Amino acid sequence: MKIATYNVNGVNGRLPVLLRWLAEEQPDVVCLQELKAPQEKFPQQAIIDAGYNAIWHGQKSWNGVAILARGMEIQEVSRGLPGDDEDTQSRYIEAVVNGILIGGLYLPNGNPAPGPKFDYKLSWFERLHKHAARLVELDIPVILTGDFNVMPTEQDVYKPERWVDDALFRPETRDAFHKLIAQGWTDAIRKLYPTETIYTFWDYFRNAYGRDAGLRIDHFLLNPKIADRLKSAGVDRHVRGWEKTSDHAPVWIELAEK
DNA sequence: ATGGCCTTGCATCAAGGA
Repeated sequence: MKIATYNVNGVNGRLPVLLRWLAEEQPDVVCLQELKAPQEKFPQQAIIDAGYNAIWHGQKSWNGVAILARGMEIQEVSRGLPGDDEDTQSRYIEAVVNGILIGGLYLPNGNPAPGPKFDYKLSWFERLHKHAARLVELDIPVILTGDFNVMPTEQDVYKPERWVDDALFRPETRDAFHKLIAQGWTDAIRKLYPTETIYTFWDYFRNAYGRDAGLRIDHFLLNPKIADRLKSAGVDRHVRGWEKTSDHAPVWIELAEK
């Protein structure tokens, strides 16, 4: 079973790229982030025609998350991260697919830092900690995946010294990520590739992809009930080289059947 | 150190992104 996460940076503008990638790689489950489309503008028919069921949490202009599943039922559990009724940003969706509880998330960017946007990022992280603490202990397989907007270590940044004051790499942000992992989650990519340089995002600026000036900010966290089923993982980085592509590449893991 | 680019939207620039 192959599960992927992909920050598409606009699901409608990116539809040809998304459909081509789905057809070529045929992931079983896909978590999408940055739909940048209101609920009624999600390209549902095109996704169905591609062979996928879908649930999504849209929002005009910004954010937006979805879960796709190929030929499998998606049982939605919740949308929106608990803990703040005032938070109207569409950044979390949770569902059960094939016996696995999947939380798809788009963590706030947080720049500029310090400031209110960074405060929002850290408070969102705190809410995620509370929710994830329950999920990690569940007696069923749980996967938290998406765009975390965090480079966990210096290994995950092409030029770490340039990013120390950035909201994606500040000590508070890295601490928050490591506290999350310490609950008992496995960072799937790092588990399989402990020393390799692996990026999932390349800026549109300065030929970042051509120079491989990337960041690793899209992650898969596995709870103990599923960590042993991790077979392989990777980044479809060639997709980042396509025309009209997202600044993120799709990331995936493959799980053994029970 | 700076700027570079791309997306969406009551648009022809602004805001957000990372």
